[in-house]
Amino acid sequence: MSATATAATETRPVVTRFAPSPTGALHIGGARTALFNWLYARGRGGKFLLRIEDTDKARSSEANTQAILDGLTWLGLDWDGEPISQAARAERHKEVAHQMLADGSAYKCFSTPEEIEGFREAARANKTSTLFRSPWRDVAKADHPDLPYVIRIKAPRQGETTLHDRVQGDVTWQNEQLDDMVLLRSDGSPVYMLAVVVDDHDMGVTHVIRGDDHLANAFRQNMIYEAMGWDKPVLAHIPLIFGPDGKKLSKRHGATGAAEYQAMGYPAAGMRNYLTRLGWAHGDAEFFTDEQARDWFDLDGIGKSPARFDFKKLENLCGQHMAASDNAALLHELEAFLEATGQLPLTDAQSDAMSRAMDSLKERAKTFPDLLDKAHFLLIERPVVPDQKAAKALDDVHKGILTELTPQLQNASWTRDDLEGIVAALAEAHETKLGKLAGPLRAALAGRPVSPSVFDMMLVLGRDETIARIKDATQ
RNA sequence: GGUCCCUUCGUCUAUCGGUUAGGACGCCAGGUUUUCAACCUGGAAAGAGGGGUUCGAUUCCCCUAGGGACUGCCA
Repeated sequence: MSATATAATETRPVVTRFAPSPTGALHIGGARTALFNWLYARGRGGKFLLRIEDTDKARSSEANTQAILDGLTWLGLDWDGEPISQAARAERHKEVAHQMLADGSAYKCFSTPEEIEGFREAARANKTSTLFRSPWRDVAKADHPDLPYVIRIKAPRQGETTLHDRVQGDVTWQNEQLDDMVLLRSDGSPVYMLAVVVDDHDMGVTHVIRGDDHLANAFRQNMIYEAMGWDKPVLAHIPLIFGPDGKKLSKRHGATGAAEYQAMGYPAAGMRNYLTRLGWAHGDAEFFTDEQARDWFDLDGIGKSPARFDFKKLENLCGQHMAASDNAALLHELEAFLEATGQLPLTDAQSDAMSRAMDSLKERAKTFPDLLDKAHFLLIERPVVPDQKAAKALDDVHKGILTELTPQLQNASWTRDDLEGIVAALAEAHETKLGKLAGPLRAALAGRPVSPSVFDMMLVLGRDETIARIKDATQ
């Protein structure tokens, strides 16, 4: 049996999907899978669909579903149409199972869970295959007992199956390794393996891009496509993301959820760039826009080995994206960050000062908390209370010098050149350097030893506020 | 245990038989500088090991080692 994507699925308009199960938050690995699907569809004028795999009622929750949707929204990944609930489609899944039963590609199995578990235990003890071979596979209907049963697929037992995967290449399985997996449980409910195939088919999915933990499942799902005679989607199993230590990304690495990255204040554009680049490459391209990503993204560029998450590179890319962002857009994103993390919103005055300062602020920040920290000088109000190090810079000698500055500032034209000239001249008059004066001035204006350029601050603060802060500090 | 997948600088990766094995992050050194950051210049840094195939292998094949996934009436 050879199973390559059917020609029809190769030429139809692209339809991809992201199918998370709402048993937890949006994992960063899931976010990247969603991103790849989104990029692939959006770059080709196709559709990107969402399907919530909520058939495990005990572990699924509405809150998790919402959290996943929120995470995708934050990342800027928009989907087409309404998210589809897999649980709501149970009747359709059953219908397919019964059709397979009717045409002989599936059968009723009356073995009890206890019997099966007993078999598996024995198999493990004997180190033989744990693949369960149901004794009911070829029993005639007339000999069926009146007992609960599951519906199992009749897997081929000879030959081999080769699947062509756009990332993994050709992968071949011996059919004897395939098990007669359950399609419908004894309570009549459909199993995930069936639901996925039926839904993907009904939704018209042309490309299945998912984690490579599903690679083995692809062979099992392939049996259903074969039995139903359906067109097969193009397959692309992408490697998982590891933590910095090369182990599967887990809680002990810190942040695993997309929401945690949002809370840490990474800009979504930087996040998208980093995640896209993690496990995918387009020549030497490192920093790119969404538009470029959509143009360039292709399945061929995806690597086969798992990639480790590197916070340093994430930060670097985020810094570049912040610097490249439109000022107004960045301010909006900052306000959204404040709201999402439950912080006080900016006042009108702060927001106004922020937008005037944005050019210099955004060159220096990697995250939103970073941006806020650089903007500290304009978010505070008089009187500015200098911290310990700033206070040290404001000794009596320098206070005296700064006192001479205020009358000159009164008449300054308040351009950067003019201000720089005035301070430089003052320094010269006292036989010192600009650098020696910048410290105390910085302390007076920002109350900290670290801040943006003193001239940038003066420009943003304006004449009155600047002079007032210097007077406050020199009294 | 069985089946399948993976393996280039510390990290992300380029290379699609012939390169001084390239780029980026990080790191180190120097420069610029009003602090921090940014920026500029330079540097160290890689084909897991072993066999083949070939005139020639990082590239193709096999073995070993190491990592990972799957192996449910979970998804």
